[in-house]
Amino acid sequence: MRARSITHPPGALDQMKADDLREAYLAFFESKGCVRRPSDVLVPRWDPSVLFTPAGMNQFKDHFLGKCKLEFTRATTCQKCLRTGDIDNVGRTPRHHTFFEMLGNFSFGDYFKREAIHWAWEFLTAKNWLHMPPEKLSITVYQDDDEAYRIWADEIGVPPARITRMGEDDNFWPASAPSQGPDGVCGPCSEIFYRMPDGSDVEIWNLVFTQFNRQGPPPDNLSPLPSRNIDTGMGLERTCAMLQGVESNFHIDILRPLVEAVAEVCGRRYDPASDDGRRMRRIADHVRACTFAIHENVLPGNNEEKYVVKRLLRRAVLDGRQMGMRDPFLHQLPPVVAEMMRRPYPELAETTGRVASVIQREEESFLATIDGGLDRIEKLFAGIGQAGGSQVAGADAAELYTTYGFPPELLETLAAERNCGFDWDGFRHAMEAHGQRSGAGRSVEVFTSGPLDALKQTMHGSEFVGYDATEATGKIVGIIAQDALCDSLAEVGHARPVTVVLDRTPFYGESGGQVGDTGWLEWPGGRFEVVDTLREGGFMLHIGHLREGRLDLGHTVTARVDDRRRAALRRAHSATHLLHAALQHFLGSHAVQQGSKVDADLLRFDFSHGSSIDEATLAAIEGMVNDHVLAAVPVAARLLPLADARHEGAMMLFGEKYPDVVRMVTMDGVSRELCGGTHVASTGQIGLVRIVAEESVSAGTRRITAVTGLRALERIRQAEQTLAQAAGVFKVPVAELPQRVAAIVKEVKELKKAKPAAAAAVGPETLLAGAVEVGGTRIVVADMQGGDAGAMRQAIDLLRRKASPIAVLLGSVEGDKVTLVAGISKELEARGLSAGNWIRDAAAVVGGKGGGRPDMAQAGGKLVDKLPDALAVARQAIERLLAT
RNA sequence: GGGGGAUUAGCUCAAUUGGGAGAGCGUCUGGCUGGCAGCCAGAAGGUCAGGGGUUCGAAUCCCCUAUCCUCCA
Repeated sequence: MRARSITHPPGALDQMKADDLREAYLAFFESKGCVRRPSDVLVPRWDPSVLFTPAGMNQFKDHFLGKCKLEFTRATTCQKCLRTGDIDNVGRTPRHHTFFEMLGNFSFGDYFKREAIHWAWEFLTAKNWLHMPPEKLSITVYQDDDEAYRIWADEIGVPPARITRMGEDDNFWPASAPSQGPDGVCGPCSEIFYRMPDGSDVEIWNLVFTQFNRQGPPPDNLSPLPSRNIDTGMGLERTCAMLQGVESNFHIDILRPLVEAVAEVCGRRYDPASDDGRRMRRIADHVRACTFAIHENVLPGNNEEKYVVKRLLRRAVLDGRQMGMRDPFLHQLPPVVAEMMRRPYPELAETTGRVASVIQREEESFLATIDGGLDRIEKLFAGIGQAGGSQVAGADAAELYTTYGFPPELLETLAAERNCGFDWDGFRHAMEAHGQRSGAGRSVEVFTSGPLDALKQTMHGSEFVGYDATEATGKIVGIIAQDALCDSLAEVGHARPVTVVLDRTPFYGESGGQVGDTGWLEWPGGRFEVVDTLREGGFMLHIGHLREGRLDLGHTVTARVDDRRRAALRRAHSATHLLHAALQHFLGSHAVQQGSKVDADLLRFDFSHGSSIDEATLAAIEGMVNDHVLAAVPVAARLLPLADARHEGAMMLFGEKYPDVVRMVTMDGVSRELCGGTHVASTGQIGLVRIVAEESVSAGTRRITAVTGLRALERIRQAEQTLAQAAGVFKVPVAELPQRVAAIVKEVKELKKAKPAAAAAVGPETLLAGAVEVGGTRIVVADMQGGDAGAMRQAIDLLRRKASPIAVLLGSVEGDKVTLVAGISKELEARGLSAGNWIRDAAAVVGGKGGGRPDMAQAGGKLVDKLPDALAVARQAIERLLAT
């Protein structure tokens, strides 16, 4: 392809737009033979080592490690990236972002240091390209990298004064790798700096030369790699800032309008130097990051990337609040982001409505959290005032934050309004302790390696032939036992499962939510039971146990999938597509898939939706799915280019990175989805689809569980059997069961209510009649003969109202226990008498304990026979007390 | 994955050291009233999330489960 250089009229260099720079970079490296690849997704779900794509090289990890067969050896990309490491600096400094774009060129064992350096220089300085003045550029190289130094000094002609040798902490990748590790591929790097008008030098491009394999601690731990790589990264925003002659990345053509838009929705002017200016830049950055992340279906939540989105959103809302915003405002901004990023990412505009509503929901929820915390805060300030303090304790702030999500910045502001300080040191200290308690996060390897790596170098993957067949012959190309490749396996009855890899197989490896197949591998004289099938890098891994004979590499086997189970999986998977379509129809287009599990005649489907689904709608959804089953719609799958599938309106999941050729599963007039799974030939084969549960799985996401085919039948049989059993117990026909149960519940309730009134054999009047009087105070001590503690309390209340001053102590035997309740009227309480003390003496007699409030106390004991003695003791005690 | 917290009347939430389950709003009834949350009196409404334990006694203390909130990774 011929290079298309971007030409500029003299003096117009500072007019270069971000879109132009992106295009110029990619075009330039295409002219050097690099293959232009699209940006990887922002959330690489295939890569467990990162939450977000942190750099351009991320999508090429396997290429760098030689872990895959290469289709090209030179590439160039503009990669959207997200990092949160420097989140606190965003907005404060001119160059920090969470979301940013990285321009990169890459070599996998192809060109190396000389080309990388020459081309970087050419792109930066050539008249047809960026045309930067060479005297404004300076260079750093790794201290021991004489090769790079010579290329810069001798071949490019950079004056030695502007080439600096730096240590391994600055100019090595990974930083400080030679001395600190980790082991593995690494190499020196060389950075290019641009001299700003204020005299500072800003790094714009980092060239990484991976040329070593590190093994163990120094010295002599770096051995040359047979295949050396180039990985370079040039920050789009900062380079733009240089070219456009603006002092901050936030003032380039694709960011400044966004910052201005933030100012507008906040109803104020953007003043770059002010505190609010800093806040506006931070809001712009965070909303840009979140728009991209939510576009890829990452909803704000409580773990992993979801949590990052939530935190970014809340920080932005908080900034707005501190500028006086009391209502949601952030949700107005995604359309502006989409407009700014329209050229490289046109798809963003398709989801701004959904993105905006997700953001608005989170804004509302956060504002509610703040409101909920405010009265708690008032208590906190009241406490501080009482203690005569003038500072919010860090521990209190941390508790408020970690437990109720109340942001410390806001607390600080509120404190200041009361002329109160805020102990940031104490807060940080408490947060550190919280982090400790939460347990340090386990570290994940940047590059995972395994026994499959050797296989990956020789072939692309297993050929999957299981769409049409459940039986096929295949050659054994890998046997993995105890995490190691071996040539054969002879032990029958081994405990730990082993893995067999075939060159072609009908076994479906778990992916796209569909669980793996089970079945048998068979050959003359032997067989291997497959209990699960997994998928890794295009290979189907048959996991299981050798049951007979021996396994040998290179031998041919017959692979037979358990086809009853597979049929059940097909039913569940096709039903999932029908369900997805019905959800979209009844709930709206926002109800998109968030996750899915397809098991034998069982499916679990998670999708975005804000509220629970009422029974009628759920019934309608179930009805529509079954209508489509009864219509026996043919199900067809075919491979086609991604662009064609998009054109034909296939349902695509945003944030999935699809290969160039995709498989589209079509149910005529009903559903069109990109899917690698196995399906029935006609929806009629699904049988019954029955929704069995609808629940929340996290905020904004609902889960529907359904059964299909035979399992649906089984479930109905069981439900009917259970009903029949219950009907049998109540001796009524099934149809009359609800009325019968309701009647019985009502009866039980009435019986319970009626009981206490009848239980007390001795009424209040009788008790009062038996009272004795000492010094003007009536004393009632009696056996209530039935009646629980509640009844006795009521009796005491009544007597106190009727005949105070009075002291009452009642006892009663309930089963094998004695219950005592004592109460005295206010006058006696004022004289210093205590019902609690009184009852304790009596309780001791029946072998129990008790206590309570001064005017009312309760006790119990186990010596049923001693109740009369206890009452006697109580009578003596109160008479003595009243006599004094 | 881990830490902290919550779950009480239809709704929003109280309940001092373990010792009578409450308020406001809503509902119903009666009365008063020319209004935007009208006023007065009265009533109904509770498996204190569920299960187990400690205790004479648990909404309250301990353990388990479920759901939600929140922070950390």
